[in-house]
Amino acid sequence: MTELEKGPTGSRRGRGARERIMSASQQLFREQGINRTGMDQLCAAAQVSKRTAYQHFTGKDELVAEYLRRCDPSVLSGVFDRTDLTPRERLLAAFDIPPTTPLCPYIAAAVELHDPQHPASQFARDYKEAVAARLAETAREAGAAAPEQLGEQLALLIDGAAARTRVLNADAFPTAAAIAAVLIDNAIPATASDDRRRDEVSS
Amino acid sequence: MTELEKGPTGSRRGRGARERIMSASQQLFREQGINRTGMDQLCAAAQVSKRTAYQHFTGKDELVAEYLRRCDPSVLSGVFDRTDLTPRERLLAAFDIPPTTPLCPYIAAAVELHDPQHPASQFARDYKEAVAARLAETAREAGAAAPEQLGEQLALLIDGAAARTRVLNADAFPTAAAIAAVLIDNAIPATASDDRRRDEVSS
DNA sequence: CCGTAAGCACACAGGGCGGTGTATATAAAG
DNA sequence: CTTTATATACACCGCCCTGTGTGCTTACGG
Repeated sequence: MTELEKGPTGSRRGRGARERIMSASQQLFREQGINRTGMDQLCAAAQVSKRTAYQHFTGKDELVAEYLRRCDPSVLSGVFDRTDLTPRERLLAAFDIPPTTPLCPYIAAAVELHDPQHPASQFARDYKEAVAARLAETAREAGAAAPEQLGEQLALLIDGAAARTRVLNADAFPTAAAIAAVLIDNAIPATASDDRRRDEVSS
Repeated sequence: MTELEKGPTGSRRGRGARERIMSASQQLFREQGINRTGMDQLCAAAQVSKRTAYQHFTGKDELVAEYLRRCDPSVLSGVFDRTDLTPRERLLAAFDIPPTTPLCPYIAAAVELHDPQHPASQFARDYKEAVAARLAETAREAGAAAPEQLGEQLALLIDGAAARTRVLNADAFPTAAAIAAVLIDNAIPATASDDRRRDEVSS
C-alpha cells in the first residue's frame, strides 16, 4: 500500500484530508444544501484547512461535482445487483428507500446550481439517464413488452416521489411504489408475471 | 375607483411599483432561481429603487412568498374550471403544460430555500396539497373508485415530470401523461369511463 | 536522519448579499 | 395650492462568500 495510485484522486501519503472533505460534503450538502454550505464551514467540519481544500479541488464547483459522483453506490448498485430478487422485485425494490435519505441529491443539485452547463448538473443528467437505462434493462429481464418505456416511467416515479417528499415533508415513495406495481403488471405479459399470477399460469 | 381598498396589497395611487416588482420577480426567479437573484438586480429590472421595494415588502422572504402566491392562477385554475371537458379529460389536461413553463416554481422554491419553516415553503406545501385535492375531486367526478388515491398519484406524476424535466433538460410530461392515462383507466370502473366505452353504456 | 510533499494557521482580497438612512422629487387628494 | 403618501437616487453598513498568499509544521519514504 506504499505507493498505490498517486493519481488525481490519491492523497499520496498525507493524513487523508481529501477523504474528510468528501465525508463532510456528504453530510453538509445533504443537510443544508449546496448553496447554503460555505467553504469555511465545510473545512471546519472536515477539520481541514481551507488552503488544503483548495489544493485538492480547484474550486467549489469541482468539489460539488465530485460529491455527486460519490453519492451513488449505496443507493443504485445495491438494488440492481441483488440476485436474490426476481427482476420484478428488483424494480419494486428501487422504491424501498431507507428513511435516512433526505432527498435525491441529483435533483437538489440541478435545482440549486441552476446551470445545465455546470459539471455537477451534467453528471446529474448522466446519472438519471443511467438509472433509467438500468431500470429498462431490468424491465427487459422481467419480460416487459416495452422495457425502455417502462424504465423511463419508473424513473419518473422515483423522481416524483423524491420531489414530492421534499415539498410536502412526507414520504411519497409508497404512492410511487403503488403506481409502479400497476405499471409493471400492465407491461409484463401475463405469462411472464412471476409472483402474482404464478399459480394460474406457470404452476 | 378613487379609494379602493388601500389595504396592504394596494399601491394606493403610486405609479405601480409593486406590480413591476412582482413582474420582475416572476421573470428573474424563474430564469435564475431565487438565491441567484439579488435584490439589486431585481430592483434594477423592475425599474424600482431598492428603497421602494423595501417599503412594499419587509424583506426578500416576504417577496418570495408573494411571488409564489402569484404563480398559480394561469396554471391550475385554467384547467379545473374548463367545463368543455369531461372530468377524465380534465385530469389529463393537467399534463398539457405549455412549453414556456421552465419548472414548477414550488418545487424549486422548496429546494432552494431549504427551510420548511419559510413562508414560501409552507405555501408551496399548501399549494401542492390543494392541487392533489382538486385532482381527487375531479377524479371523484369522473367516477374513480378511490379518488383520493388517484389524486395523490396524479399529483406525484406531475411533480415527477417537473423534476425530471428540470434535471434532464427534456420534456417529461408526455411520459407522465401516459402513466396518468393508465392509472385513470384502471381506477375508473368500466361503466363510468366517459369517452372510451361511452357507446356501450350511456348511449 | 533528512528531504520533500502534505497539511496547517491566519490574514486578507474582492465582491455580492440583504437591508437601511437621508434627502429629494412627483403626483394625487383635499 | 397645500398636504401627504409614494417613489427616487445614492451612499452606506455589516456580513458572508469564494478564493489566495505566505510562512510554518508535520510525517512519511528513502
